[in-house]
Amino acid sequence: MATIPIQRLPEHVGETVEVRGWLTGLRSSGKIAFLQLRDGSGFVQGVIARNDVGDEIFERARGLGQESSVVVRGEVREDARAPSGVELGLADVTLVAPGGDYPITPKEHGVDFLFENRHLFLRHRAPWAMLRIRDELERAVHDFFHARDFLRFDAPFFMPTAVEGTTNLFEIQLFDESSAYLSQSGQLYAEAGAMAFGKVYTFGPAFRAENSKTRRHLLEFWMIEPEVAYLEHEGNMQLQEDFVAYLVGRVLERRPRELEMLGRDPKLLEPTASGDFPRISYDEALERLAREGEELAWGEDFGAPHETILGGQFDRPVMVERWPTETKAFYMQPVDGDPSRVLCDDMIAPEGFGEIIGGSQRIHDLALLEERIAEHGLPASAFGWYLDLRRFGSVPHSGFGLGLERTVAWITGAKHLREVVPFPRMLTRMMP
RNA sequence: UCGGCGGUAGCUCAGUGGUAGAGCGGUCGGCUGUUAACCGAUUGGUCGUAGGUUCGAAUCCUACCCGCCGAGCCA
Repeated sequence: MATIPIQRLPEHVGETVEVRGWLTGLRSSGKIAFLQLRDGSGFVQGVIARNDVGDEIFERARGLGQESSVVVRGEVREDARAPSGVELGLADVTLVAPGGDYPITPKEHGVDFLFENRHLFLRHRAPWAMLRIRDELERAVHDFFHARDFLRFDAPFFMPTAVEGTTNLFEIQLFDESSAYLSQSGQLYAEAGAMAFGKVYTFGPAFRAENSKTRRHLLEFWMIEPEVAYLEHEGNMQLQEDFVAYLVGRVLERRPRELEMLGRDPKLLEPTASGDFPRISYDEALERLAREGEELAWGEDFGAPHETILGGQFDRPVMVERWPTETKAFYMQPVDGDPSRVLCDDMIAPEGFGEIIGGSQRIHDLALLEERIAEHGLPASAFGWYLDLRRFGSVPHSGFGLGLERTVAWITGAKHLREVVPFPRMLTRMMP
């Protein structure tokens, strides 16, 4: 008898099959029992009747505890009452191992309890659906860039110095008593990659030692950082739009069931998939905020509430471009004829997760870059190799970084970034 | 780091100075279409930790620990 993944049961209606999985719940009466089953690929209900299987099998099934591992045999039946359209008419149930005193009961639980038991909570529907969407997005990232002839380029995790200042870096002790930092961005290395391969992207973890406890922050998250030689600011923004539209389209196309399990309305995501993102300047953003009663002086950076207001004004991500030079990192290219602004943009997602992308055209002039490094008080010695990129055949180039978790959280409708990482690392959680 | 809120049964919570409670879960029994099923019984406690006030503290005071939400910063 064939073992069939639950996900594929609708293709086997009328057949008797074997399913290997776990029991997530059980309801029974004296003569009939309903077994909620999962196998990792999906969820299905099994029905077992005393009159069909006899007392021994029926009592064995009815005595199973939550999260018992089981192998069941039964006929796949179409049933309009079942959420997936099919159920299993069970003929036999075999216990592999008992579920024990499984802690996550089918009732409400607090956040701390659930994440204390994250290794078990992963089995449940909401984490299952969110992490499948995360997986879909990770695959979509690679598909998008490979279809455009980008090279995947792996940046190092240990860094000799900071990209944008040292305050938020984790310092690591090395063998010889010297130290290194955990990477907060692969960008500088991606720039070297772009000069070697033309178009590259990194996809790796980033570490930020920020003392912040909000739903938008993790100590460890994943970032995708494309970097393209000869690409300028406008092309960079177009690449960002194409990228995010593609990611959202992929989830709408391939994971509608998971969105539904999460109660996420796909209609809210459809405008994003069609592209055509609004682009506003920093100056226009200030005016929009002022109209909402949030007066900011020119040169001030936005806070989370400001991003929420701007994001809420559009049905798809909005790109805010050309920020004041002093609010941004040292490597950004000034606007032609206006050194007070740089060629950069932040992409703000709708519905409150704020910035999902930060991107810019990079300075390609050696003298200007040296000047900026000095102005920011960065150690010039550590940037020798980075300056070499401007010494030997420098070209205009641009790139951006997309935060994977914020993107997944926005698309899935998660309340907190910890929901979309298997084992989140936060100020208040390192275990499990 | 700062501000607000919280910590009582395995879980979610009620209890604001006078005998430690409920629902859920677990266990036992009943029920042939349940959807976080239902009905009955039963099980279950270092009230975050330490100290103090009081005849008496889960309750009031002090310190500390832990968590949640937010700010700043950022993706």
